[in-house]
Amino acid sequence: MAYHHGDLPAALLSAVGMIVNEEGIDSLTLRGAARRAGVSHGAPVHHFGDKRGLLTAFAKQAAVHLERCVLNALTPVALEDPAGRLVAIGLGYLEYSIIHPAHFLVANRDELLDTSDVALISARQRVVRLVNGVFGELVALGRLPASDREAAALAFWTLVIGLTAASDGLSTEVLAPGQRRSRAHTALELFAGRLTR
Amino acid sequence: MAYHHGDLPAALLSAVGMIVNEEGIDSLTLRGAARRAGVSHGAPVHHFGDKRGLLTAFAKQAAVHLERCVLNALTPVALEDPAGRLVAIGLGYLEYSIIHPAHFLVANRDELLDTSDVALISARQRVVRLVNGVFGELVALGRLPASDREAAALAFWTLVIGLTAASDGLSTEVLAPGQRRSRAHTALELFAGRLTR
DNA sequence: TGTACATCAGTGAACGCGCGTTCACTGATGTAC
DNA sequence: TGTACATCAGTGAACGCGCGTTCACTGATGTAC
Repeated sequence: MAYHHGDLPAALLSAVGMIVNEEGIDSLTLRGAARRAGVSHGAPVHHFGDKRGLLTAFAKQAAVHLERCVLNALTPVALEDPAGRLVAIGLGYLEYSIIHPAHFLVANRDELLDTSDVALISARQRVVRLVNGVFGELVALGRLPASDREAAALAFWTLVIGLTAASDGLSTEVLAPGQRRSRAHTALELFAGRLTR
Repeated sequence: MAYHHGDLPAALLSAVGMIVNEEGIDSLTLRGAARRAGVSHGAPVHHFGDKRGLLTAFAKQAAVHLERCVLNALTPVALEDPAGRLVAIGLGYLEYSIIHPAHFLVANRDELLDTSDVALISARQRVVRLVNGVFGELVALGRLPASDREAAALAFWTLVIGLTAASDGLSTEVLAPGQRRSRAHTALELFAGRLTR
């Protein structure tokens, strides 16, 4: 192998993902990630500073993935169908957790990240704005009283998180991704229907 | 302080709870628990063998707490009201997670426990049987087709886990316990009503 | 095109740290007689 | 009631371990002239 790696940052981030998936987030070490990327354990410091920096970069990827998943789900849904857009957001979030399980885990562990990192903050805000926007559409179209907006958003996230966490919770109820998607679809449509009645 | 502690096992288990609550489960160490209990770091081995043993004992407590919460919630509900009993189970589970957050966290981390411990297994089975029993009542009363039983149980746990995890998920939506209880009540009644129609 | 040199990227030895665990020990307690 | 002794519960020093981080270094690359 050449002395210079080629794209060590990408290799390290990919190593993080593999390790989290295979051994769990608690087994993730900076040395392990370097080992996996085929590089000495001192190398990561040149790109990420320290362990927190590496994980923060990983969480930035997570925010981008989440945004892409939500946008993908939202694309085919008409603006005039805000309930459908709500369902799409929920399914996009679920899809993100299914496709990028390691990113999902790391991004939800703020205590491991540098939450003051401006790039991370802005990456996350993009998603928040996207979701807030849809609730705004609901209100603007008169389908949701402005006073219910906050409560509705909370209820919405409870449902989405439940659908997402279902296979992480009690070890007895692991569902295949297909089952999770269809179940989530049903539940979200029910919710969105009631919410925007 | 006397040479003998008095009730070191209880003190250590209580120390585990405090540490998990205050510093998080990842900061929990055997040495830290011993320190907290005011005892040298070698002492725990006499009662729990090793770290896994201590956490397994803590998870046994968790199962007992969960069972008590579910039973408490179930007590005032008539046997002839299986939908109400379902709601009660969900609220009991939520109550357990609110009252015993550290136990809730530890008990859901099987990788830290000795899952082959027979006392732990049997403590957990009591709760499982309790819940299965209520779904059995629903079927027996003709309120739920036997063929839907498994799917209904899965849907039920998705909802309960969602309601429970809501404040652990995205850091932006922390709810007061009171809000969580009332929201869970509403959602569970909606669910139980639809399920047993 | 060649050369000098600054910069960048990775190496590998070394550091201190807190951890889980082991072990010989000792103080306290309980029990047999 | 005393005494001997086994057992139990806790001590504290020591162990090896992998970790994150630092540091002087060196090989590779790019750029100025």
